Amino acid sequence: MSTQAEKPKTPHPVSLELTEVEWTIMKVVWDNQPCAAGTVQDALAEEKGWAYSTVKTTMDRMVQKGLLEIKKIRNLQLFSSAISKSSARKGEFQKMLSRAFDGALGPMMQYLVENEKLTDDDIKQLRQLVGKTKK
Amino acid sequence: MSTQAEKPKTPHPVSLELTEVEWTIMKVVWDNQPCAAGTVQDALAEEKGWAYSTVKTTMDRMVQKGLLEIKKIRNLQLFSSAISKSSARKGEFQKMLSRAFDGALGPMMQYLVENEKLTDDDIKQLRQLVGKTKK
DNA sequence: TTGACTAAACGACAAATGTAGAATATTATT
DNA sequence: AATAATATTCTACATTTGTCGTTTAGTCAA
Repeated sequence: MSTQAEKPKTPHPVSLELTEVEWTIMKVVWDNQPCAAGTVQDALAEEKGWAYSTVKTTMDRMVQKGLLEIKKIRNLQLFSSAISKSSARKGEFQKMLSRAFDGALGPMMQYLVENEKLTDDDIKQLRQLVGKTKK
Repeated sequence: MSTQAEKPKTPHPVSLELTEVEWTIMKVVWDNQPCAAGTVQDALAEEKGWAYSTVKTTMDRMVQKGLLEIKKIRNLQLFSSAISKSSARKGEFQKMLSRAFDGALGPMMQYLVENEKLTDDDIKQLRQLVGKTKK
């Protein structure tokens, strides 16, 4: 076989799921990639105060899972995301939808309008998105 | 101190979170409460094939967490939900919102309209929901 | 009263998650 | 070359989650 990079442990990620910590780190990576683990730690220092090893361990695990990729430059590991923000969002959204609304958008929207206090602006925006501009 | 029922381990559940299995069980309970563990197991037999002890252990843990309540009748434990479906939904929705959209509804709706294939019916319904707010 | 059944109570266990300390290896600096 | 700074690797550990098997204790019908 030819030279081959390590294959992700997850062959076909049916539906992308990130854990809480993974989300936190992923966001920083999306905004700074390619970046080193230390950079991520620094970026989260204030908000989380995690030890370097905490961040690094988690990021290493994320590489295993195929969520991040590493490009090594000399001694430095530069991490980049291996999944797009929108696919991560899709996974999170779908999980919520299937758990709480049996996968049905209808009830979800119903809930949204009735229970999430939408500001007038939200409503306006929604109307617009949905083409309620129907003059 | 006086006779006191066991207090939930979670004093003030900031934001309700159910695990995957808990959601599965919770749904059955909402539809059949008050009900026995065996009833829940039966209801999920086909779909999940879980052992009685699996269901029971999980339900016991849910009682600990304050998600379920037990009323005992002779030898029987009848379980009921201690949280409403809508608060559970809220928790799930909020978790998704904060993780994937930094808690902002706007981007979420944007995503919804752009990336979740809404059927014409969905759109129509959304319009209606959003339209009937205002005169 | 004695089984045959149910249900409840316990204890277990592997995998995943959240966190981090310590030991090493690299690189950059006096 | 000897140090100080950094990164990387390794190991560890408490919790939570997902799953059960076993043991014990009530219940009921023969």
